[in-house]
Amino acid sequence: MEKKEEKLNNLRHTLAHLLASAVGEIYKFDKIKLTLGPAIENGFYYDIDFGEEKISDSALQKIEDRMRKILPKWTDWQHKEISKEEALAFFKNEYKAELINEISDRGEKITTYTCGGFTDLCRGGHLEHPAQEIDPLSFKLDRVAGAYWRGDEKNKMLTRIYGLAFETKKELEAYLTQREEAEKRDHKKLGKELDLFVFSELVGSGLPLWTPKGTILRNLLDDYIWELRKKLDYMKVEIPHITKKELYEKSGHWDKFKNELFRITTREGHEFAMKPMNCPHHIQIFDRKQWSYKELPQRYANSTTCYRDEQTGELSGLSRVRAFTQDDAHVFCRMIQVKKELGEIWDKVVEPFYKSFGFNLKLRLSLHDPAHPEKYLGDAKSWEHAESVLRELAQERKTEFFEGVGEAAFYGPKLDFMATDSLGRQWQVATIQLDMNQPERFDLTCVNEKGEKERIVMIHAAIMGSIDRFLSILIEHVAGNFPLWLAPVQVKVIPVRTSHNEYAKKVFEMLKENNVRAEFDDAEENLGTKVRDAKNNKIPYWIVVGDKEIEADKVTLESRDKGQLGQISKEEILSKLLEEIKNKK
RNA sequence: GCCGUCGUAGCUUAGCGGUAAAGCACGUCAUUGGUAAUGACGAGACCAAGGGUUCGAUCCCCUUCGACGGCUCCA
Repeated sequence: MEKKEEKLNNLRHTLAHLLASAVGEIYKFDKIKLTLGPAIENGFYYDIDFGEEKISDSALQKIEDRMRKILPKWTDWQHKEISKEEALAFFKNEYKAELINEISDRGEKITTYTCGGFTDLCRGGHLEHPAQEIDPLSFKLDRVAGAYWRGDEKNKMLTRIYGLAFETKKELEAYLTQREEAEKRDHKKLGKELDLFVFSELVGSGLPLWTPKGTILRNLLDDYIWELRKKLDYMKVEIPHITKKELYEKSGHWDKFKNELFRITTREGHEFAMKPMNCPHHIQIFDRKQWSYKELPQRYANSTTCYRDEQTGELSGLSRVRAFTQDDAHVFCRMIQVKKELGEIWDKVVEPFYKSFGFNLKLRLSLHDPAHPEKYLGDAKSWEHAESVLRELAQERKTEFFEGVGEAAFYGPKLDFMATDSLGRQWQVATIQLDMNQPERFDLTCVNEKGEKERIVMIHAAIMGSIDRFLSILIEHVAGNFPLWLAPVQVKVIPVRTSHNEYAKKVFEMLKENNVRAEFDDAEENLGTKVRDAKNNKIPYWIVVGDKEIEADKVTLESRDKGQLGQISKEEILSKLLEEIKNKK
């Protein structure tokens, strides 16, 4: 297995060389500057400075053809170790020079590899005989993209050419098929087809508008979270969406995130901001009075919209927006209560919620990066303490977890839950954060057993994170086939002929009266059209009423997932549906 | 923000330097149909917006807005 992976990596790395060579031949080696090109997941890329030349997708076919043309000449490699001076003289390109100097500074050897007459700076890791070992149909150039030199936006933007590569043509095709499948269930596409949300150019980019059907989904999900939280004695609170600048100056957000704040200047010249998060507001609610330790924890829940001025190029469907609704909650408690609180949120809210959709959860312990203390509030000691509490909790569980250095929030470490969806993709979803810094800044206390003021801590806990983003993940996870309890339309009642309308209407009314979200399709269309329509809309169940049904005083029930379920009495259908809804199946 | 691709009816797309076409959806009429599409007729788009080149632009050029794929970012 490991060997196979190494071989695949070498294949992809070799193809990066071949790509660079082909590009050099077409665009002339002295007109362009090659930089670097590694193997990546599913393929490889090469970053190239094309100078004045503009490269677009249309050039890919030509380059790909050239790669295939020169591949037979790539029979074997010549490997050479050279001095720094030789290397600098040979490559004559500032990007390579930067790399050469770094290699030399690290005291490593500078090596070049040559194949088919093309020499590149490289530490090795290729297929030994490319011409024999590479199936010319197992790779494909994918797309052109911009990429900053060394990933730093202050640097020049290079042209990155991405390629896909596998050991066989069949594997490449399988990958492309899988990608097409993923595209079919893209939430942006399904959101339109299933009529869940829209964007308006007039409203602005990154600002989703939710349709009646989409709103049903949002509300049901939010209700579900509340149902779980209610058992843990949370209380709902409500806050305004704008606030004075001073609140964020005190919380520390103004300084760290002023570029991402939507700002408003009042007619009297005061500066306000749209809220980018809710903690400072909730802190003000907590801080309204003096608390006894007996009254803690105070647990405030609030699903509310936050606003962040993201760069336009980052926006994407519902995954990254400028206005998103957080299912937010803050727990104000004593340090000694933290572990129990965290454990309960984990066990009684996060786990059951994600499990019910069939997501597998992995935990990331998100820690601060000691190399960049300027990114965080508070001192090293309190960070270490907070992190040790979270680590302890994670270790006590059987859940698989890994540590993410530098992934912490600026005010504290986090437990970030990663969900794996039905296509095997990982998404960050729930986040539980321990915060010792904002209570410090706002001087939050309770009166303890000794009658002294004791500093408290706060826990931030968003389960879906953002309802919008969670829905984008859920839509793709279930491919638009929402479970019955969540489906905007749960049942469609279809009369075969208009003469069956009356009986069908009664069935529909019965469902409606029992709070089943039913739709009555009395359009003068044929049965096939109506069934097709139900399937296209991914409605979980539909009921067909015709002569046979009326005669038997039963109706035919069909399921999106299980097919024909035969003739059943109205009462049986109702109890079956209600049961399934109740169990969130 | 940066690099690349792109923006034609509600949706999916065709098209061309001489002011636009199709399918689905929609409306009217006929069809009373048992599981993926009955027929006829009709309405619907100043071709994202604003400039420019041209006798003339949806088509060529520029700017802006918006979408997508990357890069950077993601409290």
